[in-house]
Amino acid sequence: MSIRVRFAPSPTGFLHIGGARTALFNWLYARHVGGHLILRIEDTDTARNTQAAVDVILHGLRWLGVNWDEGPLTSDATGPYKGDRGPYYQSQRQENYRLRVEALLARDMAYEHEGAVRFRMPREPIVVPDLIVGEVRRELTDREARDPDFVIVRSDGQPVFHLVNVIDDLEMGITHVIRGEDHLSNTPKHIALFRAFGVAPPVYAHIPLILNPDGSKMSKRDQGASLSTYLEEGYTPEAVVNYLCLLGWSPKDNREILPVREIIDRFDLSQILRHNARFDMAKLQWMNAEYMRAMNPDRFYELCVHALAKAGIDTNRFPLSYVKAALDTCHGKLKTFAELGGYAGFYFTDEISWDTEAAAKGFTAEGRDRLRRLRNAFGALPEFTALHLEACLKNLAGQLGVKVGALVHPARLACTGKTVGPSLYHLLEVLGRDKVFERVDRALAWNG
RNA sequence: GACCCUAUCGUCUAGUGGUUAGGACACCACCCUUUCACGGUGGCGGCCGGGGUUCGAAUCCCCGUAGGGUCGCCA
Repeated sequence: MSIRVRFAPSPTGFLHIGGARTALFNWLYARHVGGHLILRIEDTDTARNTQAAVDVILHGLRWLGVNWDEGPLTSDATGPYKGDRGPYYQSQRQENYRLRVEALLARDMAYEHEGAVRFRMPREPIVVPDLIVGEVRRELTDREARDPDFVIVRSDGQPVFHLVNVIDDLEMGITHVIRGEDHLSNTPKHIALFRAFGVAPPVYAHIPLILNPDGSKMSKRDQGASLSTYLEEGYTPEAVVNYLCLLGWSPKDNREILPVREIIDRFDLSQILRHNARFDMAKLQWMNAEYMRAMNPDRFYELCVHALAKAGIDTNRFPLSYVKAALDTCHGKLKTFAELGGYAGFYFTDEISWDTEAAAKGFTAEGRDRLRRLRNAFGALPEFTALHLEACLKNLAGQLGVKVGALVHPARLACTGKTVGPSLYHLLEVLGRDKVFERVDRALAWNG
């Protein structure tokens, strides 16, 4: 029988990074075993469900490359879907739930109480066999010992999570439930429900959670908790996927950068660690830089243009060859695309401005004297190319008996307004003689 | 409060009775270098505590402690 796993998010308006990893692990497992990934939207809480909230999920998963074999194609609950076990929105499956509850009621496995329907929970402890955690025997808590039964249909007629989750898993033929460990304590309820419906429960695999850097629970408002953060701040999906995979799973061969194809080959549920992991933004950034560096120039260029547009810089105002040459000097220098605007913005502006403090430091009388000499030397150059510019600058430094840095720093500041940036010689060549001289002249005329 | 899970450098991890406890990120120093990065070399830094079992425990058991989760007419 084919393995069927599912990701069943509730549309809350954002996709938690932990949820993204759960989706990813489900996907990895499905692809590893050649099974199916089902996407099901748990939109039973009608109050906070909107199409926009579903779009956040669909968009996030697609960005990561987590594709599903069955599930909705759009954020419209009544819209098209693929798969023969639909609909895949719980709001469209109410009749199934009603029928199932009636069956439980008829067999006295559930009963009405104050308008709600309660399930008769077995009084004996239930053992949860878990692929990751092992066998978990859960005793009743003191509160449950007083009243083990639980509500499966609210008095307003709405079925609750435990019920619909189980019914859908059952009817969709889910064989493996891979979900966050926060569900582990609730699993006995689900197992009892499966048994009440006369079927064997699926195989469970509860994956550990992602915590904040300080070890506290990562909730909505915490820094980096939302997948959209990475999407918006210029991370590449490959890096995010790679990083997420290394939280709770390891290739065990000391490698960090692994193409997803290889992760699929080597991934298995039984090797997932049992303890929670803390989110380390610094490592993600490092990994993202690795992916950016290794990226082919065309894709780098494309993502750069997108990032610049988001930063309010319209590259269409400039010749294509100029934009490409400019961005080429940035390749391999950035950790995220979000840094690009600040790093390369000087290429795409007519008027650069200097920070007063930086200018006061760089454009001293001595600095300006050197800049003037550099301008003259550059002016005599037959070709305004990186090669010539470098030779020229170094030659002048030799004549003046100063370190090359003494010329490089004021020149960089004059032409870019920054103290850090791409290779000076290359950026000068890209900027071109006219712009360089114009900016140097303005710098020479600078007075606090 | 009860129940469940977990515990190796600051962080992510390798390790399944005998290792100088390995790697990566971060951090520090030096080298390279036009800045910043990259790269290179080196360094700092860990088995939560206490009892067992064993010739021998990071590894197995128990007890603490700490962190996380759950106990809803939320999902």
